[in-house]
Amino acid sequence: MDFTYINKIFDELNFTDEEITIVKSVFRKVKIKKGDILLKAGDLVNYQYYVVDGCMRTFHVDKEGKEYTIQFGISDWWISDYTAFFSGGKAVLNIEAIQDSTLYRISREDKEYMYSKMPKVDHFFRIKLEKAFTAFQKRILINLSKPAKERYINFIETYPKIEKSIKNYHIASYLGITTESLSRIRKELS
Amino acid sequence: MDFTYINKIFDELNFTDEEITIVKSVFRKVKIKKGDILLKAGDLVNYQYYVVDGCMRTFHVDKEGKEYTIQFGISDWWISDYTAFFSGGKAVLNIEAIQDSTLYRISREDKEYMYSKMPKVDHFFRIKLEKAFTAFQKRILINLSKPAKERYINFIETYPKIEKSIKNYHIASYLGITTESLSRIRKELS
DNA sequence: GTTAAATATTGATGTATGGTAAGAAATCGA
DNA sequence: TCGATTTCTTACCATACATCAATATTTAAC
Repeated sequence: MDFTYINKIFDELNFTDEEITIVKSVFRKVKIKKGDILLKAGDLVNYQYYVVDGCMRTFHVDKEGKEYTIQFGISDWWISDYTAFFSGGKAVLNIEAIQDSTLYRISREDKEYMYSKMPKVDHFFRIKLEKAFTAFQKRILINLSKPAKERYINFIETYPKIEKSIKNYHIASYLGITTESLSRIRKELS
Repeated sequence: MDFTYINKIFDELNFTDEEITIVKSVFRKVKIKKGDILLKAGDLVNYQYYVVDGCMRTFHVDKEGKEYTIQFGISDWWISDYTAFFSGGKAVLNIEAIQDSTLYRISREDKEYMYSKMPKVDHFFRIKLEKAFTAFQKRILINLSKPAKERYINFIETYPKIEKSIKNYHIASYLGITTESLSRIRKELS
């Protein structure tokens, strides 16, 4: 079995042989096909997922059936319904594969176990969270302050890799506009 | 000097006497008057602040001079320009006191020192970040999915304490609408 | 390659919220 | 307490984006 991904997940951490054994034991490979659902709203959320390759999408569906994309996940990103994963509650979000994808999952219990055995893992995830928090703050600010056209330009500049592999209506639902409005913006820009 | 605040800041952590000495040495009290600026965009951000009492506001000012409120900070909240504080870069945000306030500040260097000496502090701030991350995600979702009236209702339900001590135009700038629009919404609701 | 399905575009019209300007109400300072 | 300043409200019109409906284009299935 291939464990080279461990180095990629925890890139800058130096584990002892004993620690490597622990880390290997808690991750499990998950393969998922394009269009398949990894997590449904209402499910208990017991796992966090590391994306090796492919592309995932986290989204909310409101009462009228409209979708709002919270996050895309490509290679080297982590995905989950974090609100539910952190608290042990039920998912409000859905996660689907928008490309065939390979993930590694870890359970909340195993993550707690890693924290208790290896303080450096606490440190590692704290820094990951600082970056994720920063990214969310930037998104809140741009959503408050910029019109849709600028948000779209910012999106394709910030996520050039993602932009190529996803549908326009997914980008629209990330930006908070309709697919028709996005189409008009794209026309203006071309 | 009064160090009871230490227990409040790190409520569930049990420090040894030696650790308490370290913690006490890295925090410094800051008093600030209503209307005063704690941090200006462009400044280097060397501190993170714990609010003991009063009310602070973190906001961005765009090129046209319009303000966008990212966060309010009342008793027991932490505030800073985190993007800059985490990375060591310059502030994009401003922080002002909207009430006379008492804060305790800690520098990035001292925080790193605490992390290196006490893994439980890493653990503590990781959990704080998980909660802050979750709150931001909820805000992104409501900003994408709900009209201004519902965002306002959600705000006053979520932050009843804050709502009483701040101006309507600050709430408007947090919701991403004009003070005139907020006024119309308030009229509808009354 | 041809057809069906999915996705993207376009046009006409509606709605939420913005901008400007004026006035009313509340708060502050002497 | 009274005038000055700040904050809030109201009215009118403008704009960004939504909605609905139709059509065009791309992708997928056989």
